[in-house]
Amino acid sequence: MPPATTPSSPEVKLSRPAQVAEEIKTWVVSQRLRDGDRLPGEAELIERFGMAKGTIREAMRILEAQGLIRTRTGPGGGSFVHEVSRQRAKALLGNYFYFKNLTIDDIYQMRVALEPELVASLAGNLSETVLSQLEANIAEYSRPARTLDEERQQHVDSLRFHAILADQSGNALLSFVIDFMVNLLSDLTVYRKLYSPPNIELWEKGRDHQVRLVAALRDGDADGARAIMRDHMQTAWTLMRGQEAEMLRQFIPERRSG
Amino acid sequence: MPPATTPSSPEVKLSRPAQVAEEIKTWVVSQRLRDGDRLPGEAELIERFGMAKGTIREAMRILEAQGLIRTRTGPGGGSFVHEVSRQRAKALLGNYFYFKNLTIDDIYQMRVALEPELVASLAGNLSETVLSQLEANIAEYSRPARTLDEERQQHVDSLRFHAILADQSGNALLSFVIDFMVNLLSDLTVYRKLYSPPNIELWEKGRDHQVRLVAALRDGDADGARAIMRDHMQTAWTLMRGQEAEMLRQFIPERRSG
DNA sequence: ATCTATTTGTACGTATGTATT
DNA sequence: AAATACATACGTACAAATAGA
Repeated sequence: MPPATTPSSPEVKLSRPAQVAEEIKTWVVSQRLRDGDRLPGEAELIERFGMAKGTIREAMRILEAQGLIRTRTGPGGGSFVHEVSRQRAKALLGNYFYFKNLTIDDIYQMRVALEPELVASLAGNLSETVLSQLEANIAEYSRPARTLDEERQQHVDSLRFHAILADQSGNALLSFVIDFMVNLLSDLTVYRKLYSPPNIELWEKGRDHQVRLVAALRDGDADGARAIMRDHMQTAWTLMRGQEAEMLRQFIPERRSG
Repeated sequence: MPPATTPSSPEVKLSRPAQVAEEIKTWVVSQRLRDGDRLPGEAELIERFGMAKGTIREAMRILEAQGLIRTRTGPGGGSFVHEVSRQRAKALLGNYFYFKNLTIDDIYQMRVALEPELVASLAGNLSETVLSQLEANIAEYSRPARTLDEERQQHVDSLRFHAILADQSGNALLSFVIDFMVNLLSDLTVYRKLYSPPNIELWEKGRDHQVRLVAALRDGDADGARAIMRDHMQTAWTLMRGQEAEMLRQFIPERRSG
């Protein structure tokens, strides 16, 4: 399950359970084990590695934390190889960026480069099911919000539009990165309260983009879709940047007290 | 340390140590603990959570596996908050894509969209140190390789050129994604033996691109740098695609036996 | 529905390693 | 060099969960 991720050597010194976890990983790969396959039970691992129960268990927890195995109790239970879920992968990567203080600009520099390409490659390849799903999604935020909570929800929904598109790409890498960015923005939106459009005009323009985008996708107009998305990203960027500035005017940024 | 990564609710049911790990995470965040800060010792955690040593230890291993803490023995030892390293993040994300069977096309669709933007934003902002580092890197593969092993090394080195560039971006997201793709390609190169250029002409053209790119970066010519990188990516794409086809002609793909 | 076998999960007590003072 | 403070490892006993008879 681990692709022998390049040089895992410079990683200083691993704890014993971590070593065991690595050994199990390579063993699993060497055995060509696949998604649902069962690993040896605790007892057998204890014997095979000549180590104590606790140590083995800690090793299994490491693999579990990485999303590589699932464990069940009972007869026929044990640990099973598990394909790392997208959800898990996003969470793990999120931990990395938690320390990085990403800005709106960072995220949008990426989005403006990627999303237009995404929709260009999608044009004409979407099922009617998905297309109407997109339209249904747009409908969610077509009426003005009544409450602040509804407003927040609408903002998150309008981001979901992009997650739906990302999900349709046959390119797992592109798909993941876009989906991840949508998550980042959702978190930012909720956490930093970046909703309540300061510029209604831009917000409505963004919605219009989405409507026109779906039309272009349905028509198989790749260049049109790309152009619309490019515009859309620019609009959203401006909108969010306005938000960020607005925030700074309202609150003194809460830095660490000590 | 965890940004309360959106809804972690749909994740079915967590094992007890995983629950504890989550609780500790949120506690750490609520306490505003930073990079080197010390967590409570084993004994104290055992008391605070009213759980056995093993359970606590497994929880710590989970956090360690995610790269969020480091543990040291000895007096003054214990567990400490640790900023997730880029290396670790790449490895964890690599596990996700291990199951996904990425193609050369998938990766290059991304690279062609991102790397030109990267160099455009870098033009004129690189120190002379970095610029000569880039030139030194190019020198590594400017002489024809003598052995097959040298050839492989040159291929990996030529990828490192991009990692150096990625490292210079102030955009942590862009930087990470490009670096990650470089890793993917390095792994692919080594694992699938995608070196030994089938097309010397293209290989040399790629090297020429890099030389001209450094010049443009030094001159602060953003548009020029972008254009060169775009060309470069197209060239590399073609080169690698040729490689992939060559591979398939030589080996029957080894699928799982049964 | 109950029992039984299987397999992981929890609990503790003890001993060993390791780094700081 | 010795004492100290901490994590690490081991082994056993028992508890909980689940599948199947």
